[in-house]
Amino acid sequence: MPRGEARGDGSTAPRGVDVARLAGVSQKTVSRVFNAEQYVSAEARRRVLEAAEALGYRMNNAARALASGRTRTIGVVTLGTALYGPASLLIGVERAARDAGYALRVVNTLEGDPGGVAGAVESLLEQGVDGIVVSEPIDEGAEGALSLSTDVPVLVLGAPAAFGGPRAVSAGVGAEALARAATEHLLELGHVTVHHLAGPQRWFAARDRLEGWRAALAARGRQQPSVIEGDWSAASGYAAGRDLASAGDLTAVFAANDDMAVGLIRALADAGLRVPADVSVVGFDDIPVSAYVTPPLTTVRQPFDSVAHEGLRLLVQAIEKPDAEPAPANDPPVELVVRASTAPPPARKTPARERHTATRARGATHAPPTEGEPPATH
Amino acid sequence: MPRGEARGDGSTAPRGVDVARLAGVSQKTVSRVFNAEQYVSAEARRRVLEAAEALGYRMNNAARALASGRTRTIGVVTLGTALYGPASLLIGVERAARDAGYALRVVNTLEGDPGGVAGAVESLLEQGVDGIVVSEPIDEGAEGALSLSTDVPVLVLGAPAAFGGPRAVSAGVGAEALARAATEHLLELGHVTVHHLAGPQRWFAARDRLEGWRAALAARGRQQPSVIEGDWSAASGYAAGRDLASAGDLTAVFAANDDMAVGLIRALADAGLRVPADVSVVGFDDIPVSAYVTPPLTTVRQPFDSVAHEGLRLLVQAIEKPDAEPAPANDPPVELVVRASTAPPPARKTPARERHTATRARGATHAPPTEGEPPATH
DNA sequence: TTGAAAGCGCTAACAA
DNA sequence: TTGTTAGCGCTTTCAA
Repeated sequence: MPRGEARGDGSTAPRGVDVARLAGVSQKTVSRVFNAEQYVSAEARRRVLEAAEALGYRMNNAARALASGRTRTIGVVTLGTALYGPASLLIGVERAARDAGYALRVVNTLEGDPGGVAGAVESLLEQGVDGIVVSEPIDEGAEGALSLSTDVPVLVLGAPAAFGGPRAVSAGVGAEALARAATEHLLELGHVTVHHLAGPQRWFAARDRLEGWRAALAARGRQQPSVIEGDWSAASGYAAGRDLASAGDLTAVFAANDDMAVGLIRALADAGLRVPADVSVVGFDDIPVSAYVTPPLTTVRQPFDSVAHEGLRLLVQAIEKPDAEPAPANDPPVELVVRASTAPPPARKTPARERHTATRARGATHAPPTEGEPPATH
Repeated sequence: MPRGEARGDGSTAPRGVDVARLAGVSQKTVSRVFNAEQYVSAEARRRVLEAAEALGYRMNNAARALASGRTRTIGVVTLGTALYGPASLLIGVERAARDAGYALRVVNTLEGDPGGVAGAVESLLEQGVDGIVVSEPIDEGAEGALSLSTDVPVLVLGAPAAFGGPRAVSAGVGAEALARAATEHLLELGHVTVHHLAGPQRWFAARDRLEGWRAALAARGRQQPSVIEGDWSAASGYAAGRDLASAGDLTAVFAANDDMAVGLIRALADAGLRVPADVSVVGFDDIPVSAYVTPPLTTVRQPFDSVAHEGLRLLVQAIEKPDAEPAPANDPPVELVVRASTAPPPARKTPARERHTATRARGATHAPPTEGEPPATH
């Protein structure tokens, strides 16, 4: 296709030389101006910018990429799901990439797609990217590991760096610490132990939360009830709640995400158990509605934004200064949001009714209650 | 930077000529094979593919784009928010683009960013895209309209095509029809009128829902209560619920999204009003938890996937066959999900208590109750 | 069915 | 501080 035909108006998109001619300089000087290189006189710069403006010049990125070998683009592999976590992380990555001067290419993997991540990475490599972000990957077994030669730096978000190949870097939301904080909150309220409604264990994110829960119980020498595994959905939380309701010793549950927590709470209510009077529940994510469900959900908030920025800093460093020592990642903040779904356990053998007005335990924990929320009724 | 240095192993990425040499053909034949052009002998094709495999050849997209003037990439402008609607639409667009053989570049606009959409479009144009999708834009007034010469076809999702410039095409989720169905559902249950908790009116999506609500009331000659405007958040729904609770004649509310509906229901409960015994509430979106909140939320489901595919079909046609008449868009399906937050209005002046066990009205509407959900208690 | 030659619009390396 | 000269790895055009 001849130059500029895509414009559809028969004319031709202006090129660097067109600007140069109008400005009375060489094409290279135009290039210098648009790359903000030094050694351009103020006068030349002014004339170039003026000419470019007059012509409506826009640099051709394909030509730039071909000549320079760099695309100034980062590719993202993410899961094709509207789940709050992955969606929020993608937004953080976009912003961080733009702040760092990179554009974004996005490829979704479909869960259950065999070799999905590897295929997605391959397609990004073909499209041309300077670096790749693998966001919240799922462990697909041996094939999942990116043993393929990646050619470009890889950042793994929410999974071990090893997942991204030998030279990958990684950053995480600190899910284990968050899960530990959530569990400790329940223990501090006086619960003897805490049950765990886990996410699907093929997800690294789910495993980290399980580990944090384990660690919190182990640190206090508490017994670890058997784990129920859900699939992140409220429906699976509901099913789990049905099972748990029949466990006689149930007083506290840590759910691996808020959706499951909501389903769980509903199942408990349907079984005649009150939250938090009979059973306390902590979620994970702080989804937008969590402050307004019944009861308002105590949960843990993931630092998506800081993790995305931190991760991209590492990735960009790996791209631009491959030989520099990768700066160690900082531990992300732990933010527990205490609302009304947690309370001290009911007194032993006391009929539930008598504890209906039990005082909420507040303020004993890591973060103040969120502002602007409704009064915690019930 | 010399060829292949990005590999870091000192070697050079193989090019088409390298493959050609090994296969004993010309570089042009390699190009033909990888573009699936005709007029390549089976024998030549086999040898080329073999050589490419042996060398680990991957075509250079920048070179292809430079030579052909086409990038095989579509740019998406979307809102940097994890709101369920926009996030779901983005996923649909990614899948549809890939199905059509296009890669995706993504740029987020930040709400309140002046000229955000225009700036995002400009940046996509610089990056090089064959077409642009503007997803769920916000009306930013005169500056918002993409009067700029876009050079490439534009698809506007969820707003009038005019928003995208003179030659833009558009597709929508049929929000007006969905809102009308939601409102009609309430009227059919016997409510005299329906209040509306609207989304921010700078969003086209919010306006469409308002219009649908208006149309449903107007069609039956019902009075239109004054509209309350929220900001999509559950907090704003809660605030609206507080106000509405004091309106004496309140029996039904249509909320412009599920988050607000959840906040609204909570405020009503805090004010001593029961849902659905005293007040019925319909939401919009069918977010993942909506079947498990208390009470399970009657809502409306947006056909993100079919709209994304339909829209991309139009966009790709505009890219590849600019002269063809754009096929008219089909009306997307209307899917009302009836759960337990809607019921007939309470009998006049009857104390609420007496209606506590009112039978749910089911099956009178447009879609069967969703499968796999919990029994509708309360 | 295949190949040779001429760019695509830019950057890199070097010279002035 | 500026310009010149070669490519970058493909597609296009035309000839064989």
